[in-house]
Amino acid sequence: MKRTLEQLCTDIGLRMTRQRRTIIQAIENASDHPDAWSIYLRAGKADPQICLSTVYRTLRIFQNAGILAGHRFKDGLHRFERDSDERHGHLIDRTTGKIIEFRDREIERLQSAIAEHHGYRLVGYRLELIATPLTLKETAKGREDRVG
Amino acid sequence: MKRTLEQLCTDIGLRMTRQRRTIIQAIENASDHPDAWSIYLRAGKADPQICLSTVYRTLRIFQNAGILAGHRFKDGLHRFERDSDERHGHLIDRTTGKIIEFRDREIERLQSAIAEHHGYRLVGYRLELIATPLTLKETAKGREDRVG
DNA sequence: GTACTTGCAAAGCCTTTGCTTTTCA
DNA sequence: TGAAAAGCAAAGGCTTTGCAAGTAC
Repeated sequence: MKRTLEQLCTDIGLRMTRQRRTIIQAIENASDHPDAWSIYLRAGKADPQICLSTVYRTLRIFQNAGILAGHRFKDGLHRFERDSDERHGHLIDRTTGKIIEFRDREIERLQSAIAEHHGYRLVGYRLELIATPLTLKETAKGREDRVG
Repeated sequence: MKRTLEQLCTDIGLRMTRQRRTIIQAIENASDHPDAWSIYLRAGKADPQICLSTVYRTLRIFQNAGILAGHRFKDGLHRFERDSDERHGHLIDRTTGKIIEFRDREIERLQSAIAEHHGYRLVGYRLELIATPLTLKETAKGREDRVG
């Protein structure tokens, strides 16, 4: 069964403090990709004492330990999410900023092939699809492959 | 025939100053994805007077105008490149940081399909493959792939 | 001539760090 | 109790901005 963040932490010898538990809670409860400030705010509800630099430090430690994955979308903020293996893409709604996660094996297969073609072995990827909602008309018309 | 950056600028009513010409030169000559500081250094060789904030301002204006494409790789810096249509991926050598551009229609086709599956129309994408060089053994094992 | 641009310096924003105090194991 | 972590404030790195002076059109 899947290990909790807390388990992963102690696994690698990190001390489990009140603050870390709070931060972990905030992350496990998140369904989005929060940045340090959001996590600070969310954690602050459970523990108003918590300090922003603790949040930053903790996130960085988790990221270096491979427990958390860090992203940078266009806004430039460090954003975090639970899965540390970079094995999914993000579909970004350009009109609202909403982010949908997806995974597609076929794309991953092609990616590996491309990397190999260039003499590399794929170890991770970042895929962001920037998209706008389909209009009713487009939806009705059905698929017409295009980029742009 | 393809328009030069300078033409694109005047097209949209931007004044063509010495500094802008210098910055444009630096960008057109670049084969990589320079950040503001690199562009400042390169432009500085042609015009030592040029000011970093002018570089920043100019890049931002160009980006907003859709003349330049901005990226954020893991280092978090704003990086720029000429093509403003986001129609290619970046293969990133994790060991050296080297960036190789590529384009693959099949992946793009899949991307469109995924977007549509979620009710969206793809308007652009960002694809970064993080990879490590193949070892000799792996290369031999693999098929007749050439190293690009 | 006038509106747009630059240079400069200062401020801003996000993030990291030094140091002392606190806490965990 | 010793080492790791937190809190706080200050510094750091990259980027933006206000304003006076300069320049393209």
